[in-house]
Amino acid sequence: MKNKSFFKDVFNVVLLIPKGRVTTYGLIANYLETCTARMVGWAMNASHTSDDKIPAHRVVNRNGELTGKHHFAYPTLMEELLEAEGVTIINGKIQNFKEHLWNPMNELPAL
DNA sequence: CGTTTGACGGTCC
DNA sequence: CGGACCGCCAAAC
Repeated sequence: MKNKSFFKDVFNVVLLIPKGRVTTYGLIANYLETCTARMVGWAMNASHTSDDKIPAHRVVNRNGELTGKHHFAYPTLMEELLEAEGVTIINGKIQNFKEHLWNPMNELPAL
């Protein structure tokens, strides 16, 4: 294992998000429990500097809004990626959000 | 080492 | 409905 950065934990969880599912910053933060939603957002900001591809489009805020879409290559990329995975996006928000919601605390073993 | 910042969350008004 | 404010904590400057 390399240097265990705070980002690494966040990336790990994000990479574990199943295709067609989404999660929220707060859920990840709550799962890691050692960080806050802002830390997750901050980590995602570093995702583009990471060697790994982080499916950050699967991470939205607690409303299911694509708040971070402006950080992608272009603002609509996030929607396209999600819709390509079977997620319906309307007005920059995920439809049937709870049905697509993937809760790491529920799907992953306790930390 | 103090200050700013950040893709958030929740509460308040 | 949306603007304002606080908390949370690490990285960047």
